[in-house]
Amino acid sequence: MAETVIFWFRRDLRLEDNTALFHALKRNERILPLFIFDFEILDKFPAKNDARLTFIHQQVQHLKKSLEGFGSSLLVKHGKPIEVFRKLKKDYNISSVYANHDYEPYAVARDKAVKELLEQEGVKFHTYKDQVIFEKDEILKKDGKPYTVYTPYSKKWIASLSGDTLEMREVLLLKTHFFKCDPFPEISLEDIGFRKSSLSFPPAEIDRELIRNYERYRDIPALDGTSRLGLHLRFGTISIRKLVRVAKEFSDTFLGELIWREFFMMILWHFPESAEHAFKRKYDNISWRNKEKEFEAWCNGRTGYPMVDAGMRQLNETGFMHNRVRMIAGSFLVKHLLIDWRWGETYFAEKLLDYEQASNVGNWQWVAGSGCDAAPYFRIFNPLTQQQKFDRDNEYVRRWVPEWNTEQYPEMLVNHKEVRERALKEYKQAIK
DNA sequence: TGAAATGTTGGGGCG
DNA sequence: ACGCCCCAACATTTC
Repeated sequence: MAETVIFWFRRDLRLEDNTALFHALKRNERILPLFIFDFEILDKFPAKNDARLTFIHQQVQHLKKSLEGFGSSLLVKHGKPIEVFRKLKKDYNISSVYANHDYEPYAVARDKAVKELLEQEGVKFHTYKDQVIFEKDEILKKDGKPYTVYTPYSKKWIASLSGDTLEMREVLLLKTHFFKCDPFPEISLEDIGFRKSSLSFPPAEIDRELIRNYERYRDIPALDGTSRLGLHLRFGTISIRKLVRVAKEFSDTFLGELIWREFFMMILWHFPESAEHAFKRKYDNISWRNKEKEFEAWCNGRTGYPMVDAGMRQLNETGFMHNRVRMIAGSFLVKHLLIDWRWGETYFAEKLLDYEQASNVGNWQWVAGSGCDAAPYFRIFNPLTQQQKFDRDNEYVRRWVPEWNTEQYPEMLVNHKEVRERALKEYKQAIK
């Protein structure tokens, strides 16, 4: 049986500028492309019509079609990765497996187990950096420790850029690169226990004009001046190198957002416990009120604060919330309602198409004041002032809360002045 | 990638 | 002309 090189797609659902694929192709052996719908990952999606599964499934189908254009196919499996590989070992004479690095705690454990299994059998598991420009241990302080403050991290990050860090990993794809086979059977969404979502997905296009105007328009939620590329960065349907090249040319502010992404990934790697606990531990002393009814009002966009409600309804209806509004809604949950940031983090994880654990945890801890380099706890957004500043004509609010200013619209759930003081008191008490 | 409280200044009304 | 008060506008400090 001829030797087979497997390329395992995970969060890199594209053929272009894909580092591990590039290295696999350079071997000049026929590659068998593989994708696994991982039981354990699927279990993290309780909603059976979760839009992210629809998206992944769509992209996998798309990759399969593209590969079939090369006289090959994409082997799509449903199972536990370790079991899938165990079985594949029997069906094919696998010489090596190629994949890109994946950094979340679950993925790290999964890859460790797969690597052990493969190497027991003499199969080499080659992995590469692909989804970031600099990974966890590439940007460190002089003493070799990780940064916990954003600004010096970002300076070092920018200073470390050189031509080849942003270079495309590009080769001309040929039929001879891929394992020749008839199309493999398709796995439908239903086969893996899901239904198609009706949500629509932003295009995987880098809009240079938008990035050029990013700083000017990003804070106006009615304008949609943000890129909406988070989903594509999450699943690798665009290349981070390509995006950083554009950001570098057109907008330092936008580039800064991409650096925050890597900053939080680096933080989650070095401090995985920060997904569960306050990064600054004394903030775990806060006595959260955690009132179920209030949480429900927040989730459903019925707090009586238009900016908060508009954001939550946008999230519920589209799987997206404008960045400025994420801060306002997040601050409201944590400070006004004194509800544990982890509740908010969990809700966003369920709803956001662009959900990324590192960014979600990092930004929730930022808004709660408990993170590394977080907003100081006494910085409490006034949702009405924020509305005046960033939605002066109430265009965004009216779009998502059409009954605003009518009798149907709920009364304000809490009194701003009162609960602001309550939050200050509780925080001060907790961290003293 | 705030907001509120407090302090300061200066103009205008008025006795 | 002067002191006094009010208050808006801006600056600083506090949370």
